[in-house]
Amino acid sequence: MNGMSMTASDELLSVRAAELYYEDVKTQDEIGSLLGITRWKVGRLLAQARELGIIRIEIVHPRARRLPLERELRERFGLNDAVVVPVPPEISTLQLRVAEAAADYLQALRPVPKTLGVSWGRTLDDVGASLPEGWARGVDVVQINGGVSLNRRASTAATTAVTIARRGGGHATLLPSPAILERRETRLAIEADRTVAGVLDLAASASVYLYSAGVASASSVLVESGYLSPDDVAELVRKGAVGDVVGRYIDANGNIVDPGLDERTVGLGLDQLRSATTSIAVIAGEAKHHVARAVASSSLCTVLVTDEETALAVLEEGRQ
Amino acid sequence: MNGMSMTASDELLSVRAAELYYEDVKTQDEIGSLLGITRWKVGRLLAQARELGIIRIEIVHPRARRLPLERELRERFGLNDAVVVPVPPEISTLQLRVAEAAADYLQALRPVPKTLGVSWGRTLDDVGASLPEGWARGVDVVQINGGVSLNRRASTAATTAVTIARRGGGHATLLPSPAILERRETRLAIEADRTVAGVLDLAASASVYLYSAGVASASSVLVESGYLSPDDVAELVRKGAVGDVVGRYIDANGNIVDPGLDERTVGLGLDQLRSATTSIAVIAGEAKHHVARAVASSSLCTVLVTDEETALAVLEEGRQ
DNA sequence: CGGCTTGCTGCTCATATGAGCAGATCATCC
DNA sequence: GGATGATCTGCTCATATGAGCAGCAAGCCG
Repeated sequence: MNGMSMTASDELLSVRAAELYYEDVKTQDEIGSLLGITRWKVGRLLAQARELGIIRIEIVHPRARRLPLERELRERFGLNDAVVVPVPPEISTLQLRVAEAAADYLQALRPVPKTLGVSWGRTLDDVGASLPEGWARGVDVVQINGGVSLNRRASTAATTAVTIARRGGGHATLLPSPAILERRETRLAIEADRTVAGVLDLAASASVYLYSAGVASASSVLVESGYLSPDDVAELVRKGAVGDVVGRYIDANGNIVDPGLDERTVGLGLDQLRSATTSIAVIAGEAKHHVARAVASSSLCTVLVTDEETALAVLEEGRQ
Repeated sequence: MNGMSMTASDELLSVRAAELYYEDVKTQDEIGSLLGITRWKVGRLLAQARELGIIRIEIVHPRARRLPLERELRERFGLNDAVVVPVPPEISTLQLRVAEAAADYLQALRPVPKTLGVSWGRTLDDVGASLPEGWARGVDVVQINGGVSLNRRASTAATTAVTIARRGGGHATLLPSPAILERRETRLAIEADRTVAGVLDLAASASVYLYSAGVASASSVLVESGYLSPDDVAELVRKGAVGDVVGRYIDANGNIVDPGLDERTVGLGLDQLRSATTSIAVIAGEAKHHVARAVASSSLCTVLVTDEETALAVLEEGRQ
């Protein structure tokens, strides 16, 4: 008889034992007397009830994490760390919850980074907003992807880096360049310019990167910002894109899908993210399940901050 | 400082401690080392996390019960016993789950009844169907409310008592009478008849009764069976009826709402239910919250078998 | 500023539970 | 029917945790 199975009467006994133990708070000895079995058998029944999921223990709190999923992500993808938060009852607060978790992680990060490279986007905005004043003492922040927008998003891109730097008692260095240029030559020229070159050098020297990923759809901030049209993105999806990381579109294996577009994109390269000591990816929500997995499985990050359902989706794809 | 409150940092500490204890299965000593506090403080944080509901422990199984709600029902209403089952994910199986729980209770009942009085209706049908062959050895069953229907329901009414008796190794005694008669005189005459009088005497002598309650609406089996019209029931509701017990309509306080109708109703009286040694009411579902409370609070039963949400509703009304 | 009250902490000792083991039981195979 | 292997059980001893207490700390009031 397989140890994982139990007879129907044992199963009902384990339900009763679990009720008496957790709801009536009786000792295993007392339960044994009530049910007519030994306290050792009670212990075994409780252990099996936990294994079979008859006993469900959940940590219910806005700041709760899901440690078993974190461990599984670390082990499956070789991550240095993972932070997984439960999905809140109010789904609209999911991004904020994950941003808060990322902010918590950043504050606790040791050693404290001297220079922090950050991307821009809605998620990073939320992370910045979630960091308290004085979260660090003297952390400089540098932008790692082009952020001067063709419309109003520019002020937000700058705001993210500035907020994180100011609250961390450091300086912000912005990347004064569009995210994507129309011609490769223009990109080469602007990256050669002393002002931009200096920022890119600083970005490359950061020991910690903090970024999110974009969805491969018309709702991407790159479309909203005017760098790409919805048709552009549809073509990228056709080529296998699942999302973008610091403005660079990747497929499910973490590879660039359109080298020509990549050549016109300003900012830190994916190789540099991959070779970083610490790169923290903050990626949550159903729309980002595919790109989350691409990032985790292709060494684009050493730390993944996400929500429980995204974690399960990422791990599930691995099982198939 | 009130012992029930904790500082924000203590609250976060208790979340972390709970995660490490229940998810990573670390000892309180290990957790103390990890968090930089003593194992005694870890213990206090865990205790407070349980008290505040940060730690939620649930027994998830078709046969699970809710012991704290059972205790609260017993204490609030002076019941000898209460059985509360969780609401299943598939709400359509609620009645069946509650019926199974009632069947479990009946099988475990000690002393085993010599004669069991039963009502008829959909819920009692389910209880009968949930009892296994040989659930008892020699329990006679007697019908306690009129059951010969003016339409096809009659076969079902008889079936309930017959099934319970046969599976319990005993005899079924049916009440060969309509549930409600058109005239009081006719009711008196039929109850005086030797055949019916004998059954009513037997019903009165039963030591255990098992019954459900009907809703005060057009979906009542008494309407379906043709004894009452929807207008009749609407009038009863206007008079304060919240439901019926063995065909007798009661208000929120457990009192008969229409004495005239009651005089024409055949079967065990409410006074006899109240004076019974053991009367088991099986009442579940949102439509029956009000009549469940009326039954529990007016000594119409000594045992209530119900679902978690009905239990909460019954207890909630008491708090208002 | 001192005294008093309330609340928190770390500790000792008792209690509860788990790990590992030896023996019993059960099922399968020949 | 007997032998063998797998599984289960109750137990001993070690470990984990809780109850209650003494002392410390914090807050409040005169």
